Amino acid sequence: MGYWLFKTEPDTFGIEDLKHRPQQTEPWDGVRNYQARNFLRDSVALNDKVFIYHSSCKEVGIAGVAKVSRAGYPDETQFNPESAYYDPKASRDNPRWYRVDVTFEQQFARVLPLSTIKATPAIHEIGLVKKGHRLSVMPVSAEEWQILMNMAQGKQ
DNA sequence: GCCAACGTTGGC
DNA sequence: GCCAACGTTGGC
Repeated sequence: MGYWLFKTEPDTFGIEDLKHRPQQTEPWDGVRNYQARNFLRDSVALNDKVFIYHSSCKEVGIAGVAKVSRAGYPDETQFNPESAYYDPKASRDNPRWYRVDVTFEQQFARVLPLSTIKATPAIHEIGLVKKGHRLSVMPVSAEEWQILMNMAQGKQ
């Protein structure tokens, strides 16, 4: 099974919003970065686990967990001229952007802060802390996943 | 709001 | 293909 971290701005869409969606499920769309797109299209698989990370907000950090309920398929918003994510260079024959569906699994009692993650030596290799920290979709190793889950659930 | 660290664009 | 200019991200 694969592990991932997806970034989102909770003022727009956060773990609370996901929890209250019908079926607690939502397409993860609007990703417009090629490296992140490649992950969504090629690597993120059904039933993979996803950390939901809140950025650009009061409590920056990992807010909870979702799972992938549908693997990569074309992001509908690229075809919609009304959408903020519209891409005139994309076509249905040749889609440029992809999305997956995610389903809510759990919200942590407290957001696991970025500052705590940064202060954890075992986690120094994670993309959040290293180069590429601007990626909105990034892989997490099984070890990192376990460490972060334990920290988030207070089982240090 | 600042600004560093990227990513993208476009002229050549 | 280079690289300067520009745009975006995201922590603080």
